[in-house]
Amino acid sequence: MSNLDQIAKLSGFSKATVSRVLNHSPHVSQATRDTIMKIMEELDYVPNGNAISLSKGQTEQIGMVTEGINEVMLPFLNSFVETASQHGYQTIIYTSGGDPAKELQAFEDMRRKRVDALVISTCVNDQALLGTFCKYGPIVSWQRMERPEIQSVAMNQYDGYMLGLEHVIKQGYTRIANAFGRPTSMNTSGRIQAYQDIARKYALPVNPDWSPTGIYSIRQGEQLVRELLLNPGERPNAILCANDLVAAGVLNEARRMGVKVPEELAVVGFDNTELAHTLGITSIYNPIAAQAQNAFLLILSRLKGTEPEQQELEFQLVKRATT
Amino acid sequence: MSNLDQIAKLSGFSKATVSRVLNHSPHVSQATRDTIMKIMEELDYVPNGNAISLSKGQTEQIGMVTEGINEVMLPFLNSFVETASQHGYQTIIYTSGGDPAKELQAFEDMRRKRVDALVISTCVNDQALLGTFCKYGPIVSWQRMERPEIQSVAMNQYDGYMLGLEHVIKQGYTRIANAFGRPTSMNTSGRIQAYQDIARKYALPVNPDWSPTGIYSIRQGEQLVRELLLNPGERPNAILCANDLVAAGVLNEARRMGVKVPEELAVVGFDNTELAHTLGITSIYNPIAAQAQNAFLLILSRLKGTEPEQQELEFQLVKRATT
DNA sequence: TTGAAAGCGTTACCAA
DNA sequence: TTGGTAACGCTTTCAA
Repeated sequence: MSNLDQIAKLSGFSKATVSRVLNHSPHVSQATRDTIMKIMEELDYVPNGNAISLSKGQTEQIGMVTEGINEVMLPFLNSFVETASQHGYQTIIYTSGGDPAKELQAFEDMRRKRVDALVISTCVNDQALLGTFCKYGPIVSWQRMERPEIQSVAMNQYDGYMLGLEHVIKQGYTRIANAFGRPTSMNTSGRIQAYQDIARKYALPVNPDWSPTGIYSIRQGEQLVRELLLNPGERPNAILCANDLVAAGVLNEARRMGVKVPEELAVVGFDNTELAHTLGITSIYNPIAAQAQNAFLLILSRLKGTEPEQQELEFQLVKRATT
Repeated sequence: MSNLDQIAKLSGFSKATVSRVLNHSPHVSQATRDTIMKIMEELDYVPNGNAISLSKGQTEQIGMVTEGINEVMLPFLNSFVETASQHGYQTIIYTSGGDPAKELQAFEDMRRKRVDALVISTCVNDQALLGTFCKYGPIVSWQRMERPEIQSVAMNQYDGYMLGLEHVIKQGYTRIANAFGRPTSMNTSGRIQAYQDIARKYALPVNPDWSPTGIYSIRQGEQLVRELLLNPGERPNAILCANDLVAAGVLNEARRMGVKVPEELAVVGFDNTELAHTLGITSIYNPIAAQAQNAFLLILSRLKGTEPEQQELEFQLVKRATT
C-alpha cells in the first residue's frame, strides 16, 4: 500500500503539496497537480481514512443509538443513512438491547472521537447523564426530550393522536381504549394528555384498564385484545395503538376471536407503515423519513456551525377498513 | 481533553508504560498500574479511537453493504450488529439504493482502512470486480456467490424451496406458480432448479407465465396476483413467494378479489417473519439470525487468523392457514 | 506556488 | 519492569 510520503518522493514535491492536491486546494499549479495525480493513479493510491480522522479530529461518522431495530424505525434509519451518506457521513449502529451500560458505550465512543455526533431514538439511561455528553458533540433525539440540552426532531404527538381520537369519535365510537408505548417517554405523555383532554371534552367513559402502557409489539397487541374483550364488564369499541405493529396484533386477534372490525371494534394504528397498508388498518401518517432528514441536518449544522434548515412537518390521518 | 502524553508526564512514567496499563500488559508492576490508573481517573482520560486505529492499522469496524434495509434483512442486521458488538466490533451501514458507484464506496472504504471487513447482502456491482477487493480484507456474503474468493453463509435454497414445494403437492395443489426474487442471484437459481426438478418428478403443468422473477415487495405481490388470476386460460392454485412480504401482498389481493385461500389458492411465504405469523401465512423458516452470526464469526476468524466455528443450520416449514 | 517541520495520540520495537 | 523513540499517514502553520 502506497502512502502520501511515497507520492511526494516520487513526484519530487513535498507532502504538503501532495496533500493540497488531495484536498483540492486552489494553491497548486495545474502542471504540479497533473504530475502528482498521474503518480497517484499509477500507484493506485488511496488515502488512509484513520490518518485523516486523527489529523482532522473528525471521523465523519455518526452513531445511531437505539434499543433494537424494528419495523417502525426502519424508515427513520433508512432515511438517516441515506441523507448522511449524501453529505459524506457514515452511520454506525449502536443497539443496546435495553442494557444501559451497552447504551453508554455509544456515548463513550463520542468522547473517544470515534463518532462526531449521535442520533438517539429510545434511550434507557438517565437523561441527565446522557446530557453530560453534549459537550463532546451534537446529540439529536428522535423522541421528545425533557432535557433542553439534547435537541429533538420529534413532532408534537398530542396533535397526531388527537387526529385519531377525533376521527373515531366522529365515526360514533365512544368507549375508547389506548395501547400506549413507553410509559416514561414524552411522546406517550403527549398522547395521554390528548386522550384526557378529549375524554373530558366529549365526556367519554374512562376506564383505567383501557389505557395500558408499554405496548409495542404484535404479540403484546394480541395479548391486549384478549384482556380487553374477555374481561367482565363493559368492552371498549375502539382501540388506538402505539404503532402499526400493535394494531396488526390487535386486528388479528380480534378477528380470530370472531369480533367484527370495524362494526364492533375500531382499530387505529400509528406511523402508517407498509403493514398498515397491507392489512388495511386506519393509521396516522407520521413523516418519519422527513424527521430523520431533519435530524441529520440539525447535526450537520451544529458540526459546521451553520444555521439549521429544517422542514415543517405534520401528521395526517389515513382512513382504511378498520374504522 | 487529556491524552496519553499528559498522563505519562504527570505520573512520572513513560508513554510506553501508560500504554501498557491501557492494554492490560502483564509487564507492569501493580504499584505503577495503580498510580497511573488513579491519574487517568482524575483527568477523566479516554483514549482516542482514531489514534489507536491508525497505530494498529485496524478500526474494529465492519461495513454492511446492502441495497436498502427492509423487513426481511432486519433479523440479519440485528443479529450481526449484536454479535459484532459482543466481540468489540461496530457495524457501519452502507446502502447503495441500487447505485453501483455508491456501493463501490463501501469497498473503497475497506482499502482506506475505515472498515476491517465487509458483509454484503444484495450487490449490484459485477462480482468479479468486487472480488478484487478481497486482498484488502475479508468479505463475506449473505447470498450465495459465484466467485469462490468471496465466502458465503448462504444456505442451500434448493432444499428450503423443496420443502415448500413438497408441502403444497402433498396438500393436493398441482398448478404451482412461483414469485422468484432477483433473477441473477444464485439463491433464485437454486429455487428455480428445485421447481424444475419437482415439476418433472410429479409431471406438473408448467406455464412460463407462472414463474416471474424480480418480485420482492408487497405491491409487486399484489400486482402479480392480478395478472395471474385475471389472465385468460388456466389459473394456478398455489403461489410460492420469494419472501413473506410478497406472500402478504398476494394473500391480501387474492382475498380482495374474492378468491378463497386456501381452498382455491395456496400461498407460501419465505423467511417466516413476524408478518407471516401475524397474517397466518404458511412460510419456510430460514434461520437468518444464525446466518448473520456465522457471517460475523467467519469474518472474525479471518481477521484473527483462527479456525472459524460455524453452526449447522437448516430450513423448516411452518404450516399456517394459507395452505 | 511550494516546502519544512510540527503536530494528531497511539502502539511497538529495542534497549536497559 | 521500564524508557526512548520510531513508526502510523495525514493536515496545517509558518516561511520562503
